[in-house]
Amino acid sequence: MPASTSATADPHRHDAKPRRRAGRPAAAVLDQDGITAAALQLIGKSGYEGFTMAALARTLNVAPSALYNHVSSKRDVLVLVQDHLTSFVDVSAFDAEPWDRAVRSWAWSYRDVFSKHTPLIPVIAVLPVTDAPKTLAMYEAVSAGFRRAGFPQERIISAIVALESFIFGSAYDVTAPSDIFDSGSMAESTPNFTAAVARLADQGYENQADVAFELGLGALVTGFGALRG
Amino acid sequence: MPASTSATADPHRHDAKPRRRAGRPAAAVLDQDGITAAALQLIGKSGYEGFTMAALARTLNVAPSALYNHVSSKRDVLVLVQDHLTSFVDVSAFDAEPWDRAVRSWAWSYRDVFSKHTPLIPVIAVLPVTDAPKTLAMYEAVSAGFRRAGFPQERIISAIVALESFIFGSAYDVTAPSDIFDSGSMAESTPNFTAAVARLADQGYENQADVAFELGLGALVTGFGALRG
DNA sequence: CCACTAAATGAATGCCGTTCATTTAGACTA
DNA sequence: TAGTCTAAATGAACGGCATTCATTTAGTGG
Repeated sequence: MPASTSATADPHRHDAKPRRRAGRPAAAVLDQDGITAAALQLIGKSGYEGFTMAALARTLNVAPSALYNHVSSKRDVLVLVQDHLTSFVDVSAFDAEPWDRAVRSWAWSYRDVFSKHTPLIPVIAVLPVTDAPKTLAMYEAVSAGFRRAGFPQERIISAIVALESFIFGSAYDVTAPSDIFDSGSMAESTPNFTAAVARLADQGYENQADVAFELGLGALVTGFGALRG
Repeated sequence: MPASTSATADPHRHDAKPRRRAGRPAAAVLDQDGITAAALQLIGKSGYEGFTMAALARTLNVAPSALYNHVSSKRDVLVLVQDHLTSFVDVSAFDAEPWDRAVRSWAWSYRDVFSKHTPLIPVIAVLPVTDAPKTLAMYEAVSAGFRRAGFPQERIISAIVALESFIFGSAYDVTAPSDIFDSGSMAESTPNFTAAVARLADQGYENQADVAFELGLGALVTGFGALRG
C-alpha cells in the first residue's frame, strides 16, 4: 500500500506502530522527504509551469509511475512542498517581542515565503491542518503568542484566519505586473481612479505591493490589538 | 485576425475604428459575449473541473477550434468570465450610504461573488485593468467613494488593494471544509491552538468564515477611516 | 460573377496525470 | 541454502487536455 498524505485516514490501520510483517527490499530510492526536496528544487529552477510529475521523476532518475508508490497524486506533492515551505515562516518573534511587533514580523515573513509560491495558495487555503504538521506547528506558535498577549480565546482563530486571508491575497500582489493599474485608453471615463493611480505613482519609489501590505497590516494589528484583555 | 483580450495590444493597429476592408460572412455563430455567457453557464453546471474548451464548444454546437477565432486562449475566456462577474459586485452603496457602510457592503458583495469562483482569483489578482473594463468601472466607483469621503488621493489605491487582498483571501475560506482546523491526533502537542479552536466551536452556529471576515473587515474599515481628512 | 475574407472545420500534435500488469531484489523463515 | 513474501521500480498504455493548421464554407462588396 503506498504512502499517502490524503485527508482520510486508513480505516484498516489498527494501531499507530507500523508493523513489519515480512522482509523488506533494500534501500528504497525514493521517500517523501526526497520527493519534497526534489520538488522544491525543480520548482525553483523551472517554476510551476515546468513542475510536472515526469520532470520530477527525471530529476530523481526514476520512472514517473514510481512516484505513485510514495505519493497518491500531484496534489499530494504540492501539499508536501507547502508544508515544508511553512517551516521557513519565522514565528520566533512571538517569543522575543511584544505582540504587535511579533504579528508584523510573522506576517511579513509569511507573505514573503508564499509570494514566491502563489500556485500553492489555493491548496494551502483549504487544506485541513491534519495533513500539514509543520503548518500546524506554526499555528500553535502563533496561537500561543496571541494567548500570552491576553487575547480572548474565542477570538484567536478568527483573528488568525483574517490575517492569513490578508496575507494570501497580498502574496498575489507581489507578483502582479507594475503597470497593472494603467487604465490606458479608458482613462477619461475613470477620472477618480486614474487620478488616484497617478498620485500614488508620484509618491516614492517604494514597492506598491509593500505599501498596501503595510497599510492593511497596520490596520489589522491596531484593530485586533484592541481586543486584548 | 481573431479577436483577443490579450494584455499586449496589437502594434499593427493604426486606429481605434475597426476598418472593414471587404465583405463579411453572414451571421457569425460565435462572439465574445456568447462565449462568456456559455462559459458562465457551463461553470455553473459543471464547475471548474468540467470547464474545458471542448465542453464549452459542445454547448455552443461548434468545434473546439472555432473558439480560437474569437479568443486566444482558455485564459482569455476566464478573463472574460471574471470581468462579467465583476459587474455583479454591488457598488451602489457608495452613492447612498456613508463611507464605512458603503465599504462594508461592497466588500461583502465582492467576497460573495468570488467565493463561488475561487479558481478565477489567481487570474484576477494579477490582471491589468486594461483587459477588464467592467472591473475598471468598479474601481472607478470605489475610488470616487473614497475621494468623496475625504481620503487623501495618494492613499486611495493602496487602501483598495489592501481591502481587495483581504477579500480574495477570505473568498477561499468560504469554500474550506468545516473541519479544516481539527488537529486530530496531534492535539496534545498543540494545546494552545486546539483550545482556541474548541472555544471558537463553543460559540454560536455562525459560519466560521463569516466571523473572521467580519472581524477583519471591521478592523480595516476602522483603521482606514482614520486616514480621512 | 468574381474576389475577398471572417469564420468553422476536423485532423493532428504534444503534453499531461495516472493506472496497471509485470519485474526486480532484498529480507525473513524453515 | 532454498523458498516465500513484499515494497518498490518499470514501461507501456490510456484518456483527456489546450492548441495549431491546412482546408473548406458561405456571405459581401465591387
